[in-house]
Amino acid sequence: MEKTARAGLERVTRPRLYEQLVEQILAYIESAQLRPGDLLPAERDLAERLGVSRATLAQALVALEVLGVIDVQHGTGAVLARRPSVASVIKGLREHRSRLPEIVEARSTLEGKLAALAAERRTDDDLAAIDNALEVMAREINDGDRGAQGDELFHQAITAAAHSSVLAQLMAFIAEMILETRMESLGQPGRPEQSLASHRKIADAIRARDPEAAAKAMLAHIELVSDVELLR
Amino acid sequence: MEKTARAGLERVTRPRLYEQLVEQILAYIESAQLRPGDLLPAERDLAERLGVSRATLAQALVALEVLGVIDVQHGTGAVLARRPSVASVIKGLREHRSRLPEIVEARSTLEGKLAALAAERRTDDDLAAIDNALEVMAREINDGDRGAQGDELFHQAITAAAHSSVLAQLMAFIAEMILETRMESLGQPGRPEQSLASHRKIADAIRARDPEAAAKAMLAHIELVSDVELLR
DNA sequence: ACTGTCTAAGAGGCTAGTCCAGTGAGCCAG
DNA sequence: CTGGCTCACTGGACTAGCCTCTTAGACAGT
Repeated sequence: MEKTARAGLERVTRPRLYEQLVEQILAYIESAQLRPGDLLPAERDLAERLGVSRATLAQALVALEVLGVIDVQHGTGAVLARRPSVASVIKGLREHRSRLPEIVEARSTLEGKLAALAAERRTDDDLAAIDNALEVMAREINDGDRGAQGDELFHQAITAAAHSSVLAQLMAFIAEMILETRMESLGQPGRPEQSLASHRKIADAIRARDPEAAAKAMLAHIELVSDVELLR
Repeated sequence: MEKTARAGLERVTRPRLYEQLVEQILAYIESAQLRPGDLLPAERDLAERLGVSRATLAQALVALEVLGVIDVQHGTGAVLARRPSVASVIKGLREHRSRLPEIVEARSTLEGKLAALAAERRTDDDLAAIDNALEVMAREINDGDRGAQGDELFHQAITAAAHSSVLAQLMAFIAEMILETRMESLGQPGRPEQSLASHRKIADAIRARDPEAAAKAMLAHIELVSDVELLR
């Protein structure tokens, strides 16, 4: 989960102390071989060791709590959640982000299913939103633009049409990583037009309420959009 | 994402001010019709309006940042992330958690893919971990237990064997929701044995490096484990 | 008119100190 | 042995203050 500017210039990343603390605590957990149920050092203690104030440490602990790594209990301390696996996973992700193949893998898994569900469950309103996204993208391309906004709109419309909030949440989770690849893909010459054409295929399958065709079209689309990235 | 005791007695939920603040701010964003890129009120201002200190509000903002709802910029303020959809999704999830069908849907999507990948990519070590999980579960059942620990181990082993950190992270994301269903499912008479048998089928397919069979066996397994829940 | 520099207001970042509120171990009286 | 008390320890929250960063506007210099 990064929070940087999307397009063009990135705002220089301003360091946030609590983020560093999260990393350090994660590293500490690993190095100290702490297991689920174990307690972290007391706040006052930890704050002093890390050289920060309690208030700042508290922010880091909130972050870790939201991430599901720990469970802070009043009067007892911060206990490691039973699934410390996330800790290592998160850590791994931070290090080699941009694991394009894995992102594509996750994306095609989710979006293939979403497309199939959308074909089954879409309402007329959903379909209208999808068609609208197609129009926006067509207009953008006509204006010499890359059609990134229409592209994003389209995928959001599909996600909404699937009517599955859990899957939608998972998509939101990897949406940022996808965005980064999207910009590059649409930068390829001729790519926006191809992308739009495959969007149309997906939309048609959803319009016809054909789940298999929709999933297949979506997978083909993602493959198309992703292959250039793999050159890197 | 709740953080309560799993089995038996729940520790009385201790209120955390920052959690309430997150809810309130989410509600505020919705009611004020804020759009991506808009700024939240200044910290000092917001803190006063909500009747809390800046330090506490800062914790809530960290939580919202980790959740991907806002992006706090030094000197500027807290700007809404471009994908405020997550805000509503998260809110929706909190309200009607226990949307079992949707959880099952997401789970089968992810685990089906994970099983197929595991069949392709598993190392001998991965296989050993899977077999070990089977043994643990068999032993638990033999001792009259429900085999919940072995069950969890098994699914973790499969996830690890797929060697896809992004998908693994997504699984971790919905792991808690799954846990709640798992306990109930294994409580059904005769269910642990059935579950173990279908685990063996999955393991065999992965051993044989047969992705399709693995995915199919996993989907069948999840269906088996989930159908009783739907009675509710 | 344009352009670069300076400045001040206002934003968040972080700290230190203080007090409040649960938790749990140990002691002691019944 | 049990129940209740106490106390040390843990997190929860607030306050006051100072730092850094951002931005807009004034004010030059070109």
